[in-house]
Amino acid sequence: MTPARSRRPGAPSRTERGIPEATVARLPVYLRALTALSDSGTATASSEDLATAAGVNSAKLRKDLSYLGSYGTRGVGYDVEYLRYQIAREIGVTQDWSVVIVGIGNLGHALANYSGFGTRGFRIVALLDADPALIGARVGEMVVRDFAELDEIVATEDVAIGVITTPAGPAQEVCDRLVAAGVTSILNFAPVVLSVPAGVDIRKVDLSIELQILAYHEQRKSGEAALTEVPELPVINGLPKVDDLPTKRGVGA
Amino acid sequence: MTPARSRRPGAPSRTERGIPEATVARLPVYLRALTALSDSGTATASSEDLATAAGVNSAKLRKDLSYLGSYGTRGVGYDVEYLRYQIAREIGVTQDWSVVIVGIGNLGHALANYSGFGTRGFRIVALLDADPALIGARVGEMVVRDFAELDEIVATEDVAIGVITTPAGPAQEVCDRLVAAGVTSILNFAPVVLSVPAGVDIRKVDLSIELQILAYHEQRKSGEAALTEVPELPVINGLPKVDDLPTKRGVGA
DNA sequence: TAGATTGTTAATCGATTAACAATC
DNA sequence: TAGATTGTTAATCGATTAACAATC
Repeated sequence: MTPARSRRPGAPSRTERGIPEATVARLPVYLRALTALSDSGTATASSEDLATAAGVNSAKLRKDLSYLGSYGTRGVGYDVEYLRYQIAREIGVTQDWSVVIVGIGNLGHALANYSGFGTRGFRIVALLDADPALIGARVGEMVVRDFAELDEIVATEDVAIGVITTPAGPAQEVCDRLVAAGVTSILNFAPVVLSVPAGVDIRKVDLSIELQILAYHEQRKSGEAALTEVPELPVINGLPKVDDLPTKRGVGA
Repeated sequence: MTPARSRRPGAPSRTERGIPEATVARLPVYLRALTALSDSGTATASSEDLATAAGVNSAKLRKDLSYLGSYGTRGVGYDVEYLRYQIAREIGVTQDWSVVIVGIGNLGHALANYSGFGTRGFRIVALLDADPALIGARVGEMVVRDFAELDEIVATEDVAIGVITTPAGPAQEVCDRLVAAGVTSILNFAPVVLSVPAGVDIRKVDLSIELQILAYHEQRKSGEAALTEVPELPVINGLPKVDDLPTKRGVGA
């Protein structure tokens, strides 16, 4: 049980085979780049080629790949098919994961029809909703089922991943039911912070937050000159009513 | 032009009023938490209250807020309405931003109907597609318009933000056209790395990447015992054909 | 004043990057 | 061998966190 590769005594305290989070988040990007290279008939690629395809710099890519092992050949580069397989195995998408989608509104509908899942290691096994008007409706090749069937579906289909596409209101309740049914990874599209017990992973995709981050930078581009003219933020310690405050910044010249 | 707040000589080299990226990404989360508190009639909140609502720890929240200014009162907390306004102003969502969505498939359709945008500082001014079969179709209150009208719409509506919901294929071309029309912030849902010139901000939302990150961690949960039994990665330097490799890991006991 | 809570400091941790020895 | 490129080191940078002085 000694590690195959030597490690300094004071090396990063990652658990055996553990990989830094930032690296984990990039592995799927590398996987996609490798698939594209493979599709275009490229057999071998250097870290520079790969990095360009993935939109990162080559030092970062090599460092990331070094956590997986030594899959390249010095002086040559990486065998595209071989590296692709190794990354897919590391991520865990050489097997298929069963996924349920809960909340079949516009977004749930869109995800159900998204063809990208099937080809990338995921299989949507059920579309669930609690609305009787939706249950039984067809979406692509699937039929919307009653959320009440959750426990049974999770058990029989061995579902590990749940996707929440409900409105904010019922999201925590849905989340709790998913966890109770045995789901241990959740992708949340509802605009709310969900709490889950330890051992359950949750990731959040939030459209309006992404737009707000863009808006922050946009504001600093278009209004740069005007902004420096705006007086420093007033330090008002008497906590004024917000009604007294302007509702729009005066950015005009 | 001297800063109103003193700063150590060797302080972080952020530009005037610049805020760390990690903090910028959390401001919208705080804004939403404040809105929720406001809606529930809370007038004042401590950093602890706010941190709980936002799902972060209170030290991080206070540090984040300190980049904006001193908007709290020691011994008391933060005035919810006042802080909400200050954060909204900092992000830039006290004004409305015009947005175009390009690619009105399932996802574009879902985003067009997403009510969260209008209430959060964004106004969808056009749904665009190049498919003649879609042009003129109604989506909610809007009508899909020809992508060829992009330049005119961007100019007349002062569009700064574009959302790409096309398939991967046309995404770079759409991106280039958006940039050429004057759009300087792009939210990309297409599963492809886009290149943009300096000065254009791009953010990416990728559903299958999010699922793959979950899968990575999931694999390490369910297969933990089994995984330690799997032999160390073989270090094969002869770059074998992937056909020779197993297509599924044997994780079974 | 006593109690509460902010805003800031400083230590720690994790991520990025350039450089280069190892080696194909 | 000479040229190319990996894998790793070490420096730097940025983010997180606990602790606490400042102060309401």
